[in-house]
Amino acid sequence: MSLPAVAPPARPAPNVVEAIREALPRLRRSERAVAETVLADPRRVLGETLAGTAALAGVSQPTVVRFAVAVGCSGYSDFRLRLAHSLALGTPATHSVILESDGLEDVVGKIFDYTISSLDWARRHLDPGALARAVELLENATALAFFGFGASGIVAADAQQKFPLFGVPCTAETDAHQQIMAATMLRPTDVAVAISNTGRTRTVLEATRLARAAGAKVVAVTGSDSPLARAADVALVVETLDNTDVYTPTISRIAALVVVDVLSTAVALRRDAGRQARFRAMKASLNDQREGGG
Amino acid sequence: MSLPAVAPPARPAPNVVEAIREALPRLRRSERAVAETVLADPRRVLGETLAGTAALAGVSQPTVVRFAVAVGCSGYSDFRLRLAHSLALGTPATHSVILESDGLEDVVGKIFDYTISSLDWARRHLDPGALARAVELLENATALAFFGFGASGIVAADAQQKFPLFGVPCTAETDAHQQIMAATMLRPTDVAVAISNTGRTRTVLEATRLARAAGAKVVAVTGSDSPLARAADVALVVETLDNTDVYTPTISRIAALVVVDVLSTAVALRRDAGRQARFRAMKASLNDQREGGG
DNA sequence: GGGCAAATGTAGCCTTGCTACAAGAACTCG
DNA sequence: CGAGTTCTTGTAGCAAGGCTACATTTGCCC
Repeated sequence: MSLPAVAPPARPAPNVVEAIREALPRLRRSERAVAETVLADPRRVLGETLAGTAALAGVSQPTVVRFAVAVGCSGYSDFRLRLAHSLALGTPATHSVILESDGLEDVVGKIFDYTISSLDWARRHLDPGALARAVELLENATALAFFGFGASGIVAADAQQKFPLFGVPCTAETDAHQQIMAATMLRPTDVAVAISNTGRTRTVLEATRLARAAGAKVVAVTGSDSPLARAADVALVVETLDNTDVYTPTISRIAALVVVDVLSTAVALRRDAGRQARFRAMKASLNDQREGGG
Repeated sequence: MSLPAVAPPARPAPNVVEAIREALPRLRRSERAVAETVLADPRRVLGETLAGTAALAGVSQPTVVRFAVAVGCSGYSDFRLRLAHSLALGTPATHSVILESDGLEDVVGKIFDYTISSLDWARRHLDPGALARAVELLENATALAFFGFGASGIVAADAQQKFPLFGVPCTAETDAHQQIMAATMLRPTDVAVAISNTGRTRTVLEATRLARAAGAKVVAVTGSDSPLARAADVALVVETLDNTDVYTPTISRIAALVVVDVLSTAVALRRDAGRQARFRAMKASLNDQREGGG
């Protein structure tokens, strides 16, 4: 007699903290009190029972339940479970601001938390359609050129090293002049990958235009719906959490690296599948050359 | 009247799945049945109630409770919470093996899961003492030299770009001859950072010895207790999950990047406010290189 | 083979989360 | 400006779920 309850959604488990923030304006006053209690110290709430949370927020128990339902959970138990899930993916960004007074342990914790939660965010905000189109382009390319400056240049260099997976010659240009020259020289069957977190780096934009003028396709890897995203054939928007803190490392490059991992792996899988198909076809052809029966 | 229950440990929340695996041999027979049920499909169990899990494993409810206690939880509720936490950090590696038959969505999910869980693993296996010693060395350095090949070369190049945070001149050598030359030329007040996941790259090892012979200190960033770790003054062992799958991207470089983030941020925090001002000015100058919004 | 200890299941208690209902606040419309 | 209505919030009781004391069974050792 174990009805599967409301099994938590398999993959796109929405971050409950995010959901609370988003739902905040449309909540009733006392429900908002609960929301603020949770946001103020999620970890504390996680250890509390329904009655405890109610006391903490200064409201009645049913109000807490109503709050849980309002933010998309099926009840308080489900809420707690999802909260645990969300907290595991790093404390929300606002808590990860690095302070002058932080010890080394704090820095380690905050940076890892921040990186992990940003990766989770990036994953959930990736457009599967765009990704599929990008893989499609890369798979059919005769050569790949990666463009990027600074941190994005690192991503470009890393992508270039993955040429065994991409299966075609790869170059990475991290110099302005080289980018312009390489973009101009692209063949129509080549694909350029323009990497820029801001999506406003002038030279990368220019290289994108030149590449398209040369007839090549361009995949953009960028942090927001930017000029670069609009200038490319396919835009992979790799959203990361806001980065207002001076000390906070540039998470964008890590998310971009992981996206490149996804692209290279997906392309390799497809190529292998293709190769296997061709291999099977070849074997079949070979069999036709032989006389029947073992 | 809300006794804080057994509040889940603040930071070093041990992965419960890992804990189960580790505890498996010393469990009683029926408890082991529960363990195997959980390991077989953790997500399923997460949705189940105590009675449900007991039924699933074919044992009584108290046995499930005893199992939970045996793996370090305070009860079934706590167990569920921790399981949610662990599952959020990515399905255990064994489930992340990428198959030929995987669709794009699967590849995205598996690579992100794998990356996130590996980062979590790396964080929990970092030696805080070694990290502190590394920060100490870097903080007092007059110049930094990063050495690495291949994927580790990417990490070195990334680290070099963080010189504004490190506050001293930084170089990154990814060429064998350059590494040897640079290592030989180091001053005793300089610090070298040798990066190698295997910890057995010959040239990096040689550069480490030369650097130390020149009187410089060497910090090693490596994936295991390797020759490089032993040859250096401080060894930062960045453990990542086993990587047996051909398709699985090299997670080690991402973990190493995050460790470099930690190092650079920790060093920057220790430095004076004057440098911060210059750092902000630099960021402002960078913005001038970008095209206006919209 | 008998006794002892460890292991597992049974039964009941108590906490906890959920829901029907009622009281109160706020807003609206005459 | 007041009465009606709706929306919001708290009270009380219920059902379920997790926990524990105890009894039974299994396995081991002498």
